[in-house]
Amino acid sequence: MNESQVIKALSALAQETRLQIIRYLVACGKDGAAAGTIGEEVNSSASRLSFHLNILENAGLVTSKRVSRRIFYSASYEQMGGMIGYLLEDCCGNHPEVTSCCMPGTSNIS
Amino acid sequence: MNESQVIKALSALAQETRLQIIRYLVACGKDGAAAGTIGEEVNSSASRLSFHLNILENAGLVTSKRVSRRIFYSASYEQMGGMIGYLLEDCCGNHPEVTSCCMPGTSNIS
DNA sequence: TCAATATTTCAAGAGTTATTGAATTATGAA
DNA sequence: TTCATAATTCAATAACTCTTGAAATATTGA
Repeated sequence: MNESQVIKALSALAQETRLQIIRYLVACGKDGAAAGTIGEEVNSSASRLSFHLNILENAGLVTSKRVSRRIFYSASYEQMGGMIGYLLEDCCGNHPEVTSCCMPGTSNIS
Repeated sequence: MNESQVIKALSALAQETRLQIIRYLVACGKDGAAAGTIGEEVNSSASRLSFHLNILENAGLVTSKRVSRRIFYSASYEQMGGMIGYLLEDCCGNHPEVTSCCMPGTSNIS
């Protein structure tokens, strides 16, 4: 994951509705939830929801899959983990106080 | 750390210059670096740098301290850790594959 | 086929963010 | 005090983001 991908992911998460969506989808597990369900959960109109889901998908943070009339969205655990890993990268090793959340062996000492 | 603080921190990081600044400061350790030094590091004019440092400081991600003519900026490891913790919150427990970076015991199972 | 449901796309407008260069403030040295 | 250095503030502009409601597309069931 490179700098511009990380910026895209951070930008995507740095918005109230989208942060709520991601947290909801992460909690939903790998099957995710249909757009309509997510819209109810985060109190968003259809077009507004679609706009935000599109940004999350574009950032690689969610994936979608049509099932009959519905489109199910789910969190990309891989991308979430990748972004977090990038953020932790320079903390580990040098500054263990920041990265008490890092597993031994995961740190990328630069 | 609440939702709006996290959004502020994510927004602050979701910009090329500021992401570079934070990564540089994290690497600098707790004494940080003077504004001028940071500006050279990230190829930024003084006013542009000041604008971005102000946003990072406002988000609580850096702190500043004047030493004679210079102002030293350093990363706030506490705020970085807090933001990362919030992002990992709902991943842990439910979805261990996302949080291979989490230390056992750090997870906030909701 | 026609109507209903689920979702996306589009265009307009309001608000926010980033960049630039010039002016300003603060500090220290000659 | 005067000059130089270090950094911030300001105003203008350009670019981007979010919201809204209306229209369009896709799918299914009667």
